[in-house]
Amino acid sequence: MAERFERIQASPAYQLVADAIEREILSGRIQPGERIGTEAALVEQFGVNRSTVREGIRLLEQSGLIRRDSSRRLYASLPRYAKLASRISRALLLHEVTFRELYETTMALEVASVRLAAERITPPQLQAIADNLARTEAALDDPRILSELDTEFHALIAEAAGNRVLQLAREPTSLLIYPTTQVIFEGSPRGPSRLLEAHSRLHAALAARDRQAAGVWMERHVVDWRKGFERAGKDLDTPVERVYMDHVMVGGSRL
Amino acid sequence: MAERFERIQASPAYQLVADAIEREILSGRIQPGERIGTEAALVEQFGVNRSTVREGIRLLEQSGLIRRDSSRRLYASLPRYAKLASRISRALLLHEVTFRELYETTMALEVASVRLAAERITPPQLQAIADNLARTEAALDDPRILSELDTEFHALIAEAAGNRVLQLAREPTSLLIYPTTQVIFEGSPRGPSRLLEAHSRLHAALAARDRQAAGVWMERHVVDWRKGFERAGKDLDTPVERVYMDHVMVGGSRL
DNA sequence: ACCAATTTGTCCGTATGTATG
DNA sequence: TCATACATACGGACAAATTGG
Repeated sequence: MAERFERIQASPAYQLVADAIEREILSGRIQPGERIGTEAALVEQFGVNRSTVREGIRLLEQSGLIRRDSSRRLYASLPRYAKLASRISRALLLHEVTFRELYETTMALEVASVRLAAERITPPQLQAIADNLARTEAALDDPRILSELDTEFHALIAEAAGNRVLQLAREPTSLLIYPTTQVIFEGSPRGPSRLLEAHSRLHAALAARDRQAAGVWMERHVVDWRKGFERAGKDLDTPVERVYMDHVMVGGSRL
Repeated sequence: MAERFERIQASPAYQLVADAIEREILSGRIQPGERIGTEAALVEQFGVNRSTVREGIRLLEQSGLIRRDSSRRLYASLPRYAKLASRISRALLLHEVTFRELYETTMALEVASVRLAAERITPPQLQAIADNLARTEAALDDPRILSELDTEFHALIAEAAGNRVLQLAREPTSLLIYPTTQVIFEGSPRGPSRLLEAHSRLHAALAARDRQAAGVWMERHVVDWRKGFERAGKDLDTPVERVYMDHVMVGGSRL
């Protein structure tokens, strides 16, 4: 007999519950910050069992559309960038992307960020970068701190770019690539001073609102990362190791 | 009395169950494709009630680390890019990002993609783009189809770039920005032919493996989008409307 | 193609700890 | 302080679907 109809596959009730609540939030009928009804109320509305409602809620909880406050009550909320970014990082790790892929993407996003930042940076943001620079100068002999300051430096620039889409796009890559600077610097005497010079030049370009110079120096800076990476005996075409997993949060706590 | 200890906040049992399973997958002790134990087995191992186990599983199900096959059994799996991308798109929508933010990010990512594609594109990929071009030429008077072909065109280039990180980075933005071409073309007689010319030039540059030309034409092409957008009477600084939500999947099915 | 065992989906009732007013 | 509401967690039960002989 010919196949006349495609298979009907009814989703489980808990999935339907989750979809229904999700739709309410996405459509704006439930505003972020607004309380989701109590479980008892949802049981009433959906006409399903308590357990089913709870499974549906758990389904949404992970996505960030729903959050529990201290009292365990459920509220609709906006997914946080940090959480999204760490999920993406994890996915990239699991897919075993290579450092080359991170490198190329970082190049595009960091250069774009700093060029925008040169146009839009505010005095307080410039000051924050100057602070970072000072702390970097004081930590030239500590690769671990240096690596953290480097991550912060680029995050500050991304913030100054005033573009949340760009900011979110660069975050996952940043989480994976900047921790490597620690390893690079541990075997490279000239590395830290080169980093400091690049950061100083970038700060100067931003202060001068010089889009062009900022872009050029960022490009050099990212190329420098690659050279250091290769000089440290590493291959760009190897997948990012799971070692860097501990920079990625799991369920609210580090692994 | 002085505060000697900070507050201990135990996570709910279902959260601990989810974290435990997640750790097994992230650490590689459970390989993608491998079955997660049956609920009964997990009840045994964790020493909690089955409802609790089920809530923990639901928590993971949404993240893409766990998937149900047709038989409803649970397998570990790699998070799919498409699912991640649509989640990010949704988050961007909820945060009410502006078209300007999308525009700037698209510019950076599409130019970077096409430059890499010019170096790496394979003959079959080039052929796929040629096919797309032919279909575009045949659909110049249908804005809806044109918009879909435009999205496909850029996705093909991203694929040819051979960089999964870049591919994932551009996808969420693409999901939000390309549907607008439909609206733009509906009131713009010269729009479709300009799109066709840009796509043709890009194809030629890729065929010639001309990195430089490819980048330049892509830049013009993206700028063209902005001009069309503004000519259609729209403001770059308005948030992306929820209208585009229906390009974003919810729970496996469209809204 | 049939049957038995397994597994998931769903429901019911109850107990407990905690936050809120 | 106390009472109430609510989320968490447990135990047991049954139907439906799937698996594997």
